Amino acid sequence: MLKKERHDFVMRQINLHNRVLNSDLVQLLNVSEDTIRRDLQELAENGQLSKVHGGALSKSYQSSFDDSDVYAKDAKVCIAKKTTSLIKDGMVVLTGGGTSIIELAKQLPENLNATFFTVSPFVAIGLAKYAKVEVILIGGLFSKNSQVTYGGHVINQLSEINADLCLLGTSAIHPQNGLTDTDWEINQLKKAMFNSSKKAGILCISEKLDISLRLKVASLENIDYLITELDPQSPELNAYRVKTLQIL
Amino acid sequence: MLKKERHDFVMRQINLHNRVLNSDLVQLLNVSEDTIRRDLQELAENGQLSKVHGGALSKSYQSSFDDSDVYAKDAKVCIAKKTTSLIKDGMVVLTGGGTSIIELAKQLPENLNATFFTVSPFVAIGLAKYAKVEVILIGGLFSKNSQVTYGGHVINQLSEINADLCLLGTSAIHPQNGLTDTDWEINQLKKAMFNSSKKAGILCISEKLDISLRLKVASLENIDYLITELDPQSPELNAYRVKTLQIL
DNA sequence: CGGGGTCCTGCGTGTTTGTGCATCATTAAT
DNA sequence: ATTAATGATGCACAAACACGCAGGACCCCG
Repeated sequence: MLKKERHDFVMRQINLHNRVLNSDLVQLLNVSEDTIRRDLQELAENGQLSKVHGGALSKSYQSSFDDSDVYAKDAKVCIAKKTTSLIKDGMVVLTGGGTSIIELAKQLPENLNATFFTVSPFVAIGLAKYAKVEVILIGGLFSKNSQVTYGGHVINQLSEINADLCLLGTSAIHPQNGLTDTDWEINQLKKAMFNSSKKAGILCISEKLDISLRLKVASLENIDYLITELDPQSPELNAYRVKTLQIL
Repeated sequence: MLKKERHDFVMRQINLHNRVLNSDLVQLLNVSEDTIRRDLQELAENGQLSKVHGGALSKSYQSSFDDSDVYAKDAKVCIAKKTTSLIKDGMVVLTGGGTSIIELAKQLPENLNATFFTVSPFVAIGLAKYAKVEVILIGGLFSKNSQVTYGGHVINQLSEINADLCLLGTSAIHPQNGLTDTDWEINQLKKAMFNSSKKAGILCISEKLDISLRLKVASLENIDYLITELDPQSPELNAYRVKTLQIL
């Protein structure tokens, strides 16, 4: 194996997954850690990646942290991190789209071993970096607004799935009216996702609490977990304390 | 053994395997290391390969994952623009993934009215901006390497599709060996895509011409359009002038 | 025929580069 | 604070390299 080939291999991994662990590279390339470290060092000097303890990261990925929208972003990261505690090894998880879920896809533990079904291309792309996660993208018509697949074909496929946990972002949630939405197709889609899972969790930034829209997706009783960026004890959430609903 | 013969031999090896070790060449050609070194040096100066410590690598192989390659980017835009001329209103188009196709998705005419089936989430996302284009993302297992959906489920769905035009990027194309690839699953996928379309077009940056890989996808006869960034009349393309193949 | 030129090749020398190992320092995780 | 993982440094050895030189093949031309 030529040095240049190793370098190319590393860059391919970086472009694909935004990161490499140097322990992985040792195995994959069959060379000593020293060699890997020197390779990464050299690539870092050429500005092709940025080296960190234990591996290296893509430069672009690094800079993607300086989002101007730090505020909402923080909340979503917080929500995503809380949500990871619901996902255990071996689970089959079904997810929708939306920024909260996409953030979740970035925050999962490194060697999670699970199966994800998703209707969101963005989520699929995000999940691709986990070596032990099997990703199935559910195909169908692609919605220009919601950026997820939807329609009869998707619903058919969902009927064949039996997931352990369904995770959805939400447009609106309300103590009485439950989960609501404005788009009929997306509404149908979310209902089908509920039906295909044993349990359901809603990722919900606090702005969307106490809002009610035209179309009902599910009532609070059908939801098992509500994950917000707020403290689970906070008064804003009092109205949601239902027997079956766990708040975190 | 004449110098020219050695050079040809080396280039054949490079095209076949994307790499040569100079220790191998010493054995195979029965000459001294110095001679090999001088040969490789000469070929490198002619731009036919790129020499590295211990051997040499194919130029195209190099740049295939080097996204700092500005030329390649330009070329892909050029290819994408040429390709748009093949897509007419009302058509049903089936596309693969890869940077060329993703670029194509950005370059379509604004109010194109067509239906696109694709296995690439990136392409679906790119196509979402065209109001009159219906986008269907074909679902299935998501490949971490190729970033497209693949596998039996995808192939089943492809069998139900009858598209007017199939557009694929390519890993390698060769006058005799046709379209080839290295990954078996992707190979199967591409074959299925050919079978689901009346016509097929290959988007191919010139670096990937005259290269042959392990697995055959299709021969030139099965391809209807070859789109490169080169002038259709350029001598590099002479070998591809087959009755059924339109070059643009 | 034979000298002088060029080109190609292989060998010997010394130099540079790449790699792995041992040791010790540093960092992250609990 | 303790422990395990990771990193840095220096060293040794082998592989790859550059360079100069010499012998051989070939050609041109007198």
